[in-house]
Amino acid sequence: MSSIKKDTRKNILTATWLLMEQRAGQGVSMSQIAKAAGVSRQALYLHFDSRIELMVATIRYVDEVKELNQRLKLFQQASGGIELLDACIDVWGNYIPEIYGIAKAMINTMDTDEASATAWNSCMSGLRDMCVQIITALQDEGKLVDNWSADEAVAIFWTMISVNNWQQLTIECGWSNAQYIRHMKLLLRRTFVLPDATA
Amino acid sequence: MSSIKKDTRKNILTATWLLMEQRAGQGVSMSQIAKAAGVSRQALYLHFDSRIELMVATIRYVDEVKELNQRLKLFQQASGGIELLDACIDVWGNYIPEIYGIAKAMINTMDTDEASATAWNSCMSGLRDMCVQIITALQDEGKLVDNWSADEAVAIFWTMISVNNWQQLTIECGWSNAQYIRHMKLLLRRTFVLPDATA
DNA sequence: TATTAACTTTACACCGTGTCAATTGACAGC
DNA sequence: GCTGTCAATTGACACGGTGTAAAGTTAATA
Repeated sequence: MSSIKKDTRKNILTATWLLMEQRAGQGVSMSQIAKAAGVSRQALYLHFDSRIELMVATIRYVDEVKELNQRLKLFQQASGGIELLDACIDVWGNYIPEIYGIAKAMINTMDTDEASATAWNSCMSGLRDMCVQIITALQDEGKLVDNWSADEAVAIFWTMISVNNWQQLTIECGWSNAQYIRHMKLLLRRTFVLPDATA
Repeated sequence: MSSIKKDTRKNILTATWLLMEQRAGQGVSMSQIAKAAGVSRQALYLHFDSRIELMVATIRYVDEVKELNQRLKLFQQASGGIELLDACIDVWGNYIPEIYGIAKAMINTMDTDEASATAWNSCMSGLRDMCVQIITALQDEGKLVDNWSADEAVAIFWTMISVNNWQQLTIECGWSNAQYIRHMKLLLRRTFVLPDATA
């Protein structure tokens, strides 16, 4: 049975995830993860080459468990650009709080580590596709404002819904998550949808 | 003469600043700063209690040299809310590239260190005041959209012009700084100014 | 019974922060 | 000239984190 091996690996990943969420991705050492997972510190290195690789594996694991892309795909059949936009923010806005700790940890290491950056970006590729889809849908419907090119609009959209912005509005400004979702929908509509093009 | 002492302190601060800009605030150790400043590592601890205190002092020093608040005050006499908004983004958008490294370093340590957070916030207080001023000016002129309360509008404004968003749009999306300033002005106008209230 | 694989224990190397003590060198006032 | 003082240097050390290496344990497998 390799179920023992798989169990240990899973235990480590869930322990990492749990600690990251508890500590908001800050100051989580390998020793603490090992302790939380009920294994020795060295066991971590049997399963993962480095701390960064463990984090990359964790974000992938979370992605697999939480199935962001699946959730997004449910709404990709939505009729219009505005409906797509609302659906996207509903899904993403409810997703962020569940992955905030590990996401924050990833974002922090992205600056120094290339592997982290690509791993995080690959996990977020579905969301990014969604942004493109929304902008092109609005464009096709003639509802997209003409202030920016489609590429620029995607960049702005992508930036606005970043985890950092969620953190700033909720954790630092004290918004509730419902408030965040409501206001973000409005904000994106005001930004990208022509005034006379009501839903 | 205490000019020797002051010189050393200044050397350390400028060396820290320089290194932070060169390395975008990543992986700058006390040894490297000491080397760059032409002093021993221990000399740093004669002038600053800790690494964090050095960084706080550096951001204050940069603030003093660059005089963001002075630059902002020049425009606080601007007539209307829209003019204020444009002036604010001009000043801030040209300021960010000059302080990006140290700002990034500060933001990274803010998550763990309370002193960093308050120091950074105090340096940014002038900018924050500017946000409040712009929103209230728009409100007084009857040009503010009614989607949000004034407080919420300030939070959104503040979030949109964050250093993280600047980084994402310029460094990650490849925008030029001129592009950033132009688009950010437009974005904020679309977000907060009533459609019929043209400048 | 012997082997293999997962895991543990212990030890160590390396680096970064922060502390401490002894020392050098220059500049002050008497 | 002597002495005190202050900035700075040198060298050592504690501590904690990451990562490596080697020897030992345990349990399932062949």
